[in-house]
Amino acid sequence: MATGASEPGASEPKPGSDFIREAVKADLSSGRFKDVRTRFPPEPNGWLHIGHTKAFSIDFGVAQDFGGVCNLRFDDTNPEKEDQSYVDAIKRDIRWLGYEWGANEFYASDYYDYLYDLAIKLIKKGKAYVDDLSDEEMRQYRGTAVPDKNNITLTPPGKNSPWRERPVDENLDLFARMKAGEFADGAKTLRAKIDMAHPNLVMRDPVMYRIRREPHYRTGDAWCIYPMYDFQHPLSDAKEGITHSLCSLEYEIHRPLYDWFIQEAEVFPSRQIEFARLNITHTVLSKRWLLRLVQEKLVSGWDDPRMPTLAGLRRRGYTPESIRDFLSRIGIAKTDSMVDIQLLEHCLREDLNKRAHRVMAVLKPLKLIVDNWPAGAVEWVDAVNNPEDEGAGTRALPFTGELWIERDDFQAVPPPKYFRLFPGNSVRLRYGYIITCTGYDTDPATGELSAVHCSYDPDTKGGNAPDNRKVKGTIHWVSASHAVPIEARLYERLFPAERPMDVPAGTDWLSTIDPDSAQVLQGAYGEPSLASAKPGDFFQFERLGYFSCDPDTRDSRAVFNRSVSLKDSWAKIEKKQG
RNA sequence: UGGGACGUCGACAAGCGGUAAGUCAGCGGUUUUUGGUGCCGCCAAUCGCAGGUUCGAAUCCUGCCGUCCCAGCCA
Repeated sequence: MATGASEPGASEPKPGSDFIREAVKADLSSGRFKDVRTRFPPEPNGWLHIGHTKAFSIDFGVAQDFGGVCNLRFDDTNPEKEDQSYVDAIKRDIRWLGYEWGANEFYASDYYDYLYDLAIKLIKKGKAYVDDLSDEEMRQYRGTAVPDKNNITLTPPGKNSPWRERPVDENLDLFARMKAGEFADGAKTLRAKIDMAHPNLVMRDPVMYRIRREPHYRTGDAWCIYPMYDFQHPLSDAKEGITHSLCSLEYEIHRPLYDWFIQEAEVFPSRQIEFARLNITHTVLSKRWLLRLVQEKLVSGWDDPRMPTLAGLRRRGYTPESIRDFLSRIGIAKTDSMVDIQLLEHCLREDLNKRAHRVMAVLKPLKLIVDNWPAGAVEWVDAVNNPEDEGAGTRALPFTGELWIERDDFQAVPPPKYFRLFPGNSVRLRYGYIITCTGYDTDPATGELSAVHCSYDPDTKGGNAPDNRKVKGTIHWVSASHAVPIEARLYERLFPAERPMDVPAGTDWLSTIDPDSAQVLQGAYGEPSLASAKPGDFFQFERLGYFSCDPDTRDSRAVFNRSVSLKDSWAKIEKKQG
């Protein structure tokens, strides 16, 4: 397994650095296992999100740390929801993050014959039976009360199905006929014979097979019975010789069942270990919820830049490196946790600060007229491409007498501590000249600001004052006659609430979405070099943030997504001032 | 009130009987031609609570409290 383009940093996990690696290490030294083989088992029913990223970086990472192998196995045993397009998307996204599985690509649906044979083995051992109970009856027999979130639940022992003691031969016959399609969907199930009085509900004779006449995206209509997760997963792990089956906490109560199937089927004894799944503030990490956002068109698709999917993050401008760094920082534990999204944003800023070339772009343009500039003159000034990376070199920028500056960088009446442009004040135009604001124009009709006037100091080319005088503010600009029109898309959090799922009873969490979370700025301008930006290119727009070139880019106009803003201490001051 | 798990700074998270790492956030300062970056400093007399064991407890024991998960013929 490769870890991607960049070499692993010093913060990469090491054997024994978390409780899972400790357990694996112990299993190796105790001789329980001779080597390490893990698996990442996504169901192809949706696109991968950053939560999955934690899971598969553990799966691949643990294998890698111990010189083992990690299989990619599609857990595709539910024909109703699965599709090849999801398989393709999942593979693409895992690779993007930097993991490779080579030939170790498997499908649970390839194990249908193997699983069927094992089911027969269990029937013959008297450990499984065909049941005629309906789903509703089965629920009642399981002996549980009506679901009610906040009520204490009574869980009397379950009741045995009247079909529980069917003779082995009859079970064998019926199961074969289930497979042959003699019974209607839902008419019969194959159940494990465990204990209907077991305190753990999942042990009360769980269903192993259900009848479902639904074409499967890989097996077509070859089967009309499909294995359930609890039966299929441990045995699929066994078939692949998985030593450590790593999964999230919700499967903890399934572990006894996992072990039961392994023991009764007499197969390779994989060990299941559970860890806490990833939660992040201001977003939802659940394929089911994300699917709703897509289906109800509240976002533009699985790859909407506001989505926490890998495709969304990629389009937004997140780098694989930044995500891997994030994962290395959040740790692995069993405590339910909610990670602050600001940590993710920090990781992106840190990565891009080192690597992104700086360019100047004006998002909300305001005309600046340099009144004492020689008419028609164009001067070229040098600009540093990346102050964090000397090797990135410099570029030349055209400076003229008519410039675009950021609307926010001028105030007719400046608030306290404002040190950008206002009448009488001087600022530096980055890499250009020091200017002094001499006035401004307003539209006679609307009274709105239309242009700002200034004079420049010819002795300050490049921004340095020969007399070393202090100029507190430096603002960005682009030459109006050289600027290229660009489109900038600014994103806010899709959910203003820290925990979107925690809505009052009766409220649909979808209604808490920020309808203005995507803002499109059509009238932005960029420095000339931006005309040749290609999708995926990333930049720092000086003083504004990191931007990534979107696939919607056309020759006529480049489109940029704001990946993350720069930290803005002025915004904090403003906020304090009210 | 059946079963399974978890409770260390606002958020993550080390710690594994010898006297509370680190990161993000926050706050203050400094450097700066990005109000960015960098740098410096502050931010847990205390580990959910109460007892107990011990020379010594976040770490061991007991009890309590709180939170999460489970009643799909989904995974």
